[in-house]
Amino acid sequence: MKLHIHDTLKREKVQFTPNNPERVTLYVCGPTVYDFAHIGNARPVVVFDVLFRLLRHLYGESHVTYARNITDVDDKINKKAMDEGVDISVITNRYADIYNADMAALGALRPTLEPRVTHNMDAILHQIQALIDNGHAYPAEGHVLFDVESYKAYGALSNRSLDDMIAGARVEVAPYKKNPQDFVLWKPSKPGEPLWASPWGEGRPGWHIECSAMIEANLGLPIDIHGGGHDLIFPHHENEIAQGVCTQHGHAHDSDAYSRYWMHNGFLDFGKEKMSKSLGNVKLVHEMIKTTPGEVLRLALLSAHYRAPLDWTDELISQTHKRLDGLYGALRKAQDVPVRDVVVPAGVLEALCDDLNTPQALAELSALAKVLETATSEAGRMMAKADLLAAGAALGLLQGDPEAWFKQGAGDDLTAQVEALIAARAVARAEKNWPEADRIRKELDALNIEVMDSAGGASWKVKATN
RNA sequence: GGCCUGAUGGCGGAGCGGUUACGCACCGGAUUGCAAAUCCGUGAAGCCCGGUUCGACUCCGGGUCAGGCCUCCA
Repeated sequence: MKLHIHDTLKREKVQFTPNNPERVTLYVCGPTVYDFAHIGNARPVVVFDVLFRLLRHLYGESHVTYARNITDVDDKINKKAMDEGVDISVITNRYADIYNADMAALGALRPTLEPRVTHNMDAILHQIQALIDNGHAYPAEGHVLFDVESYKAYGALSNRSLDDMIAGARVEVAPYKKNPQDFVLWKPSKPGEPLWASPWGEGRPGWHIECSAMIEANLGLPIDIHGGGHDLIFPHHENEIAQGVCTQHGHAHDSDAYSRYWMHNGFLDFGKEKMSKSLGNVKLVHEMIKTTPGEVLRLALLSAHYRAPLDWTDELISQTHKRLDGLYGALRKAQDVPVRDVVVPAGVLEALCDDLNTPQALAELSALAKVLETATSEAGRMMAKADLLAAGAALGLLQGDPEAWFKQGAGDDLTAQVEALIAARAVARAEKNWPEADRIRKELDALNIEVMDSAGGASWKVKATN
């Protein structure tokens, strides 16, 4: 099965061929750890988690290296540390841990590598020096700046020319810049801010250099796929390319010398009101998973194609919850069915290999659930269940215990209470005491529990609240 | 101003030049002590105006609308 992906740089869907199938490399821009992650931050995590799973499936688990950085040097981190009167590491460790826990709740696998800026300062200094040596950067007043005019292909990713950028520049130009579009590789720290020694004075790295330096140091150039949100195309990824290409000798105009493919996910839409801190409507993953299963959020994030905008609404979440109930419902009824060979069904694999067409893959999932529901023979049920589980695994879904799925949110006390009521109701039903059976059903209903009778006895679930 | 997306049934959301997307909801039927779940089935679409074509939701042109980026941002 050939993987095809939409390459932002080429602006078309292309066949993916790794530089080295024995070592496929993927890098995704990760969080700046100074606060909780919101649901928009989670989209690239989940999308590229699906890609990570797919690549591992195609090339073998040990042949894929996925790096997602943790930015632990930043103004906002400094401010928070200052406010709390602690070292920045207190802030960054705290929010990195929360981030990883939250993303795990969304079913995202841990990346192979999670490089941090503070652990890669040597690599950053090394790359800056190489850029200066290659004539692509220059020191000025304690800064080191990248000279954009030295890189002819600058603007290729975001499809804009240097002239356009200069014409449309809205930023105040620092006097020490040769060109208004030159960007910072190294800058002096303000008093009280963390700083590192460098040949150009004490200071800290600019925003873009960390990624290209960590990629070079941790993955090696060029990497296969670089991913991130749409908004990062310019200036972040554009500048990364400039740095990553120019740090190497002999490749000065070859964009592929840095990353061979570029993938960018679209944004979540939140209706008329843009999600922002000032409006107080930021949807934090940390909060959402308290009331909504992470798997529902994951499925919702995958319900639209990753490049398309996705309207994030309560309606979407409730629809998604019901859909997941349906899938787990099929598995619940097949709990007695043993599973042996688990192979990702062709339809799902085809969908994912077509530029991660998750809506199509999800449609396949629904079809497989129906096959499982309608299969009559034991062999048929076994195969259907295996298919559904394998398809789910490819998407990072349906790996939980179906029984537990429907009892989420029910503590031990409630569970015991429910079991007792159901036992009492079973007695009433055996005696055909329908008024009593219905009375107990109502009692359970008041507890937000739904009972489902079947030949083999009653099962129950916590009713969805969203 | 520059660059770039998108506009599909009640809602979410894909593929496709001519045949059912799929999910959620709705309606009819089966099943059920009641109900849920499930199954069977029906209904429901392609922003506007041109063009290409035997035929367009799908291709081309124009328009309208919405959104994103150009500054920290998934």
